[in-house]
Amino acid sequence: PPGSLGSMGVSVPCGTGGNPLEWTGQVTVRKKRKPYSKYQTLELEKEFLFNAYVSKQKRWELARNLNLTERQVKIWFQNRRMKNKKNSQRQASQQQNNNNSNTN
Amino acid sequence: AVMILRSRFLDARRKRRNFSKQASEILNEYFYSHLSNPYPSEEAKEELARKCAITVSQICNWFGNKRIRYKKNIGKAQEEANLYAAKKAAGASP
DNA sequence: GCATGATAAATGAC
DNA sequence: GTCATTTATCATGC
Repeated sequence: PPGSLGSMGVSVPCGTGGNPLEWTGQVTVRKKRKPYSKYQTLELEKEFLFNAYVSKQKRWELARNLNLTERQVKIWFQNRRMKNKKNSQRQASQQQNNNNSNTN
Repeated sequence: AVMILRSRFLDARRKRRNFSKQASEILNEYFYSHLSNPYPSEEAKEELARKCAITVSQICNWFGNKRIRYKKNIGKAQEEANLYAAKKAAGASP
């Protein structure tokens, strides 16, 4: 499903103007971050191995079995894909460094 | 047999190193000289990363941590802000 | 013992 | 959907 990705460009949330220290103001009331249990993370990781994109049906099942909301499951997969991408880029950079140091 | 105890290896938190004194100096100078909008552009991030000899991701981590921790210390001592403000003034008007 | 860098949930822009 | 963030938490340095 991730096929179409043209020129990216995402701006920051709350790009306020030049007012001094306006960025320090709280934008919204946000839910406190709550780390998931070992079991919850493990089950999510197992499903992520099969497919990085979870269907609505599977998302509903995971939410029910892990006592999470569907929104939490959705966001977990989004963050997990970003983590995957970041790790891939890190490995690619390291590979590049190895090649350069060998040829030089 | 998944994520086989990632708490042992493959976690950069395990091998965290403090940045060099020069890098911290560069980052703090930028932060306090852009205090009204401490959100460096992608280009600025890459230049900072080059000058500090660290990755762009580490630049993002540093500014993220710096912003939230600065916000939490507003109203408290915050002598670090005065330090870099004075340094900036000294360089601007000789 | 906190300071600090990196990661894990959660939000918002687009 | 991606992705730059905010925030709490983690793991380490000293």
